[in-house]
Amino acid sequence: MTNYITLLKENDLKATIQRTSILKSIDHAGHINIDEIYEDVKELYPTLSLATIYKNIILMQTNNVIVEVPMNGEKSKYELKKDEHMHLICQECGTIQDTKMTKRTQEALFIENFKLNHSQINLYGVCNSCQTK
Amino acid sequence: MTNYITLLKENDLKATIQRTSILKSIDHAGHINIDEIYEDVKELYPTLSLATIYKNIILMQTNNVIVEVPMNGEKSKYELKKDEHMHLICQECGTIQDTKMTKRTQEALFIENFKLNHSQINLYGVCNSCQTK
DNA sequence: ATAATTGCAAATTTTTTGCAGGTTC
DNA sequence: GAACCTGCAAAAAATTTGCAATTAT
Repeated sequence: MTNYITLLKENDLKATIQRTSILKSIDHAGHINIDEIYEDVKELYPTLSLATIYKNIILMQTNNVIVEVPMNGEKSKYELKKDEHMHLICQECGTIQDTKMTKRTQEALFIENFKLNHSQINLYGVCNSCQTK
Repeated sequence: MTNYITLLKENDLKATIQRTSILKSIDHAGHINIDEIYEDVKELYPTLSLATIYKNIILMQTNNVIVEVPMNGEKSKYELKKDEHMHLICQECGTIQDTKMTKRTQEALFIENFKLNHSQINLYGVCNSCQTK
């Protein structure tokens, strides 16, 4: 809990119970959409409103605490901001697994005449445990 | 025009004027969202409704004619289905440029224990012409 | 004490649906 | 001519807004 408070303050946001709850929900899930956050957070704070979640998701994005992960055919998910990584999205079970980008991958993304700032890589396929089923 | 008709029929869809218009709009723009398609298409067919666009975007996706390109912080865009490629998204001027994936890139995306079907790569940065401004 | 944040209800925007009339093959 | 598609209007879903009361620093 205290780490979410620090995370918020480091990024110029007041540490409200609503915000730490939202962060906790995102952190635990890894990748989660707004409705799921709402369901999650209502357990502990039944009065926490959807409007508050919307407002804070926007705010935390602009303050670099969380990152949007736009998804094909469904609502965007959100994750805590971390080092660049790729998403392995299992088309069978739906889980999203983070994978570090290797130096090799980074190099492979070099494009002439394009000043790369940030890359977003989603790989769709079948995860290990679904393969062995 | 005739090529859009063929494209539709090849994918088990009737060739209506609404569908060919939508395809033409997507094709010309390269990457375009629903509202922009609507604006576009209304020029020639003022009665073409937004509902029809929504219905057909879904249908054409399921029939593999077009592909959704989910975007960070804005509505999804759509493009004609083509070979796997990466998107170079310019953060200054907003243009989206397609880039072929090199063999090297493909190889770099190999991940152990994950059966890759399809990859989605968006690179955010500054395009050539914005750099030289 | 001050400025920012919350929750509610209402407004707005986006997307989906049902169906009568029209079109494609 | 059968099955499918369209456009409209209405419904449903998603997101944003305004504001009085509350909370963080």
